[in-house]
Amino acid sequence: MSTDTREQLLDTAEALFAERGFYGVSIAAIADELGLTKQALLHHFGTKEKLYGEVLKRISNTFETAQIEARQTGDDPVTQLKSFLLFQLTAVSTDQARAALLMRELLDNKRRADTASTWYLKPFLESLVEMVQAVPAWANASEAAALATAYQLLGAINYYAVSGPTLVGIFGDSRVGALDAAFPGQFEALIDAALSSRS
Amino acid sequence: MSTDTREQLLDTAEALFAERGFYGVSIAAIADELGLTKQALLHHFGTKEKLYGEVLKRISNTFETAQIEARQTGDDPVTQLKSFLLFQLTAVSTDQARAALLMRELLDNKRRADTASTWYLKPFLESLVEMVQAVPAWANASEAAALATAYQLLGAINYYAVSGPTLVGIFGDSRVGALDAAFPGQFEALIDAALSSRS
DNA sequence: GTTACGACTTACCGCTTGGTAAGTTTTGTA
DNA sequence: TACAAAACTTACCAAGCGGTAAGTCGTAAC
Repeated sequence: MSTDTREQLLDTAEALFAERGFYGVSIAAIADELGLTKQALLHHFGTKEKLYGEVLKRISNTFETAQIEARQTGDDPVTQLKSFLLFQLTAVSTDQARAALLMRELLDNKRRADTASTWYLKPFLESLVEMVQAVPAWANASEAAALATAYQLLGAINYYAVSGPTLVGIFGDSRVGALDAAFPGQFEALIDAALSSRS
Repeated sequence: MSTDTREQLLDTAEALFAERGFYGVSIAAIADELGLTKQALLHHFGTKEKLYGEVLKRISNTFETAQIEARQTGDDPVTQLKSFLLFQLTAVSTDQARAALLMRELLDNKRRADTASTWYLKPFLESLVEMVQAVPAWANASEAAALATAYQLLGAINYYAVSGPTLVGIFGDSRVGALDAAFPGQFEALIDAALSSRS
């Protein structure tokens, strides 16, 4: 079926872009993975840039969906925010490739002309700020302060997700295993600490 | 002078690698920036990989130097750790290109064959763990727990440093200005909170 | 004053890249 | 069964890539 091939191409492209970056992957390599020629890929997406854009768009869609779901629970703001951040942690640990791809995009998008797909983070971040400000202790905090804290927590998650292989290289499998085990607990403590302490 | 050209090539390479990544920059582009041919560059460094390796080595050296200096102050462990992390924050904010390059290396090095230059972060991280464990409240914490927290704080810094241009695109200059102003204060609060709360 | 060496250039090579053009095969539809 | 559109392929291209080979040029040593 046609959409099947398209989706498969997007899957493959996402994985390879995450692993090697935009310039590190040729469209021929992506098509090859599915036993196709690069012209088959170009038939579906036109150019390499457009393919990349569609990969980003797809990610952005799943992002928004997940967040909308998270905010529909009736929990109190603190619980809601905590469970959302911890969900982000597991999501990002489960799909490290996706985290890597988004990190690469963060590094690259200042150069990319296509600004439309670039700000996939916008609704995500704005929603996150609202969630922080919904916490009673933060009710009258400035947007900047709330965003700073939210962003610090987000950074803790994403930097970690992206560092896996390097950390294994440095500390070895067993010590990283211990780190993986300790991380969520420490992160939860960090969230609590961050939410209760306003400077 | 000859070493001058070498150093200039390293400067240019560092800037371009940070901006576009290893595969996004050709050696011709680097040499061109100084009005040289790519063969002049190859004369000095042999291959593109070796040039990249020397860029990393140079960064790694300045890293170690800064850390050794930080630990030579006679301050108490908490102050020492706090001032070191805050120094990292300003360093990384000042030289965002360097932060970007290191983030790229974090993403790419699992693929790179040359393992020698790969673990430039090792002494840095090990020293950081020692600094955490020197804090009285953390004296008998596991290495994993100390590393997790240290790494979370490091992530908060680096993710932020790398997000600058994207955040401006999302929120605009003025709101990012407010964020920049709020960030260090919030980060200091986060350090305090993290150090005082062990899970 | 020749020799030697470092710093560079011009010329070239084989290979890969993203993309175009022009076909062929498959598939769904009337 | 005819036909159009979608899903591909083969053939090709100009440009760019990292790297080699073979020199030129200026300068410092003896």
